[in-house]
Amino acid sequence: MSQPSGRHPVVPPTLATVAERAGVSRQTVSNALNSPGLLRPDTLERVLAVVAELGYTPNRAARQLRTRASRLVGLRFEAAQEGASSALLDRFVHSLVETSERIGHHVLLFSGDEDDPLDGYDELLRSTAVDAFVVTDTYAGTPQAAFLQSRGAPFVAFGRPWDDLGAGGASDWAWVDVDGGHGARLATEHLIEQGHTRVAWLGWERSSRIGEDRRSGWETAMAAAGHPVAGLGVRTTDNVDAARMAVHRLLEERPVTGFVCVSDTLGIGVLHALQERGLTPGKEVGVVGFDDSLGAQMVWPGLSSVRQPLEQVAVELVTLLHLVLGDKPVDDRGTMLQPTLVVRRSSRRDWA
Amino acid sequence: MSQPSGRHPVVPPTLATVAERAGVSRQTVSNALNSPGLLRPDTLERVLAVVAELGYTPNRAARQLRTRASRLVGLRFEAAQEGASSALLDRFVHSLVETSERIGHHVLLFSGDEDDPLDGYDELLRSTAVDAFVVTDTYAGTPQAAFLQSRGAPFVAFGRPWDDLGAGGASDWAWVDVDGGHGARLATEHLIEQGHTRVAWLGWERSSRIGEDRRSGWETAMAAAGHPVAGLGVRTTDNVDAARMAVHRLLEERPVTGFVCVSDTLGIGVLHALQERGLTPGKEVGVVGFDDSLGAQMVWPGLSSVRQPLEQVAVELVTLLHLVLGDKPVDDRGTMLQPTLVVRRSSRRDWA
DNA sequence: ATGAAAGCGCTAACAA
DNA sequence: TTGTTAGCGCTTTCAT
Repeated sequence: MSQPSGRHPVVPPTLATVAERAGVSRQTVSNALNSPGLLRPDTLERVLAVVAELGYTPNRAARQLRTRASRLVGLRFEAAQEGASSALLDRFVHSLVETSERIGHHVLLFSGDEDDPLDGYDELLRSTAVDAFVVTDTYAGTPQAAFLQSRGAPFVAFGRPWDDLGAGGASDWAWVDVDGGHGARLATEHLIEQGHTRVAWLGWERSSRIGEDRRSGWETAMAAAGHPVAGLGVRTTDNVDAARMAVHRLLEERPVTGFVCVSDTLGIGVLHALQERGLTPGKEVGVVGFDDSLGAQMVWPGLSSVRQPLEQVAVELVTLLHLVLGDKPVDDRGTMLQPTLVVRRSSRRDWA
Repeated sequence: MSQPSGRHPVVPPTLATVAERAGVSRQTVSNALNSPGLLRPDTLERVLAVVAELGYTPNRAARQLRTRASRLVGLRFEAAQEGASSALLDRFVHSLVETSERIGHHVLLFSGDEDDPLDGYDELLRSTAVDAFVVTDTYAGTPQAAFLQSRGAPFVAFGRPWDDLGAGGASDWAWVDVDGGHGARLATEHLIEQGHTRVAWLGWERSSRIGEDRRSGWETAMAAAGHPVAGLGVRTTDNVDAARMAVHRLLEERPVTGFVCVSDTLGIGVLHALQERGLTPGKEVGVVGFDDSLGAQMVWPGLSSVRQPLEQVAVELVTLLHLVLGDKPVDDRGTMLQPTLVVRRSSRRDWA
C-alpha cells in the first residue's frame, strides 16, 4: 500500500466555504476572525460555529501575501561548537518557540556558512520569508546588527551591543542579555562566604568580551572583600585538559582554595586536577562553573554553576519583538537579566 | 533615534520590476527562473543579469499561494528532558536544517502540549503552513504517524515503526532509525575483547522499546562469546543516582567487571559508584555508555560511548522527504543506520 | 520563444 | 453591521 499523502491530501476549507455555509460574505468571516468586534453577536456566533465545525484556519500564504507578514521569525541555528553551549541553546530555542507562538509567530530555522556571519539573512529577507530575525551572537564586532539595520529588517538580539555601549553611545537596537559580571560576582561571594580568601579566576582569552565581563565580577567581589587578586587570574582555552593543566601549574605556585570559572568546561577541568592531586572538591577547594550545563549536573561530585535565565531571555526577546513588529516605540531597548547561582557539592564544605 | 526597520523597510523587487528592466514580460522572467530551457540563450542571459543586479528572489507567499507548496517542513521541538538528549537533538536539528536547504526547504519549529503528542500538527496542516513533517519520536504507540496518514499529510520519521515491525507487517511510512542493538553489541564485544567476561547490562525499564532493543545487543554478544548473563541484567530509571545505587547493589552480589549502559547518564552513574568503591574505571572495571553526550566527553576519566550517526540520520530523512514530496515511489521505506563506538579511558585497561 | 489572461485565498478600502 | 471590489506576486494555461 502506498502512503495516502501525495494522492488524497485533505483539502482544507477556505473562507468561501465557511461564508457559504454560514450564509454570509467572505469578508464577514474574515472579520469574525480578525475584528470580531465589528460583527453583531449573533452573526459572530453563527460564523464561529461554522469555523469550528469545519476546522477552518486561514491559509497562511494568502494571508501573508495580502498583509505582507509571514508571522515567521528567522533564527540562524549554528552548530554547537563541540564542548560548548548545546544544551544552553536548547533551553533557549525551546522557550523561543513556545513564546513566539503566543504572539502568533513560528520560528524558522536557517543555516549559513560558518565563516560568513551574514550568510542566509539576505535571501530570507528578499523572499519576504520572515518578518523579523532573532540574532543570537552579537558579540563584539559581529556585523549582523548593522547589516539588518541597513536593510531595514526588524530584529532583536540576544547579546548586548558591546561596541556601542563601550563607546558610550546608546544602543540602537532592541536586545536582551545576561549580566555575566553579576554571575561571577555571585559565585565569588559564595566562595568567600564558605571561608575562602584566595579565590582564583579561570577564564578565556582576553579577546572574549563575554569572558572579560564575567571576570570583572570576580575582581569586584574580591576587591569588596579586601582580598588581593594578583597572580590569581588565569586565562586558557575552553577545554577540560587545558584547564586541568593550568590548575596544576597555579597550585604549585600559590595556595589557592577557590576557583571561579568562566565555563563549566573549565570548572570540570578544575575538578579533574583536584582529583589527580587527591583534593576533595568542596571540602578542601571550592569550585564554581558557568552555564549550569548537563556536565555540571553529572560530574562528580556535582559542580556548582551560574545559571543563565535562558527561558526568560526568550520571553523578553519576544516581548521586544512584538513591539518592534508593531512599529511601536521601544523605549527600553536593552534588557539585562540576572543569572542565579546553583550550589552543588563542589563548593560546599559540609557534604558527606 | 528609532530603528529604521519599521519605517523604511527596503521593498524587494518583484517579477514586474525585473520584467520591465529586462524588456520582457513577467512570464518570461518566471520562466527564466523555473524553466530556463524555454528561453532563447540571449534572452535568458539578459534576464538573469537583471535578476542578479536587482537581487531578485521570488516572493515566497505568492509562490506558495500559487503552487500550494510552502517549502517548509515542520518539526515539533520538544523540551529536552532534563538529563537527556539535548546535545543529541542539537546535532540532529542542525544537520536537518542544512540538508533541507539543499532541497530548497526550511525547517519550521513548533511546540505542543507535552501531554498531547498530536498538538500543533493539525493547525499547521489546516493553514497549509508546511509541506511535510519530520516526526522524531515514533516510539511504540505514538499516534503521530497514524494521525498524519489519516490527514494525508506527507511526513518522514526518525524512529522505526516498532508495532508494525513487531507484528510482521511492512512499515507503511518512510523512516530512518539507528540500530541500537548493534550499538550495544559493539560495546559488549569491546569489553569482552578487553578481557572481561562478567559484563553487566544497565538499562531502562522494560517498557522502553528502544531500551529493550539495545539490551538485546548485549545479550547477543554475551551469548556469542559463551558468557552467561543470568543476574547481570539490571533495569533502572535514567538518572545518575539511581544507576549509582543499582551498581553498588549489584557489585555486592556479583563480581562484575564490565558495564554496558543504555545511556550516558547511567554510565556516569556507574563511574560515580566505582569511584566511591575505590575502583579505577577502565583498569579494573570497564564501562561503556550510550549517545556520546557532552557528559561522556567531560566526565573523569572519559566515558566510552556508542555514538549515533545523527547527522546521517537527517541526511537520509531529507532524501526520503524529497521522494515523498515529489510523490515518487519510495521503494525502500526504512533505512537502518549503524552507530559506532567511541572508546575512551573508561573501557581501556592501559591508560596512564 | 514569448505574451496575455486568469486565479490561488486572503484582507484593506470603500460602499451600501 | 454587512457586502463588494480590487489586488497582493506568482505560476498555469492557452494564445500568439
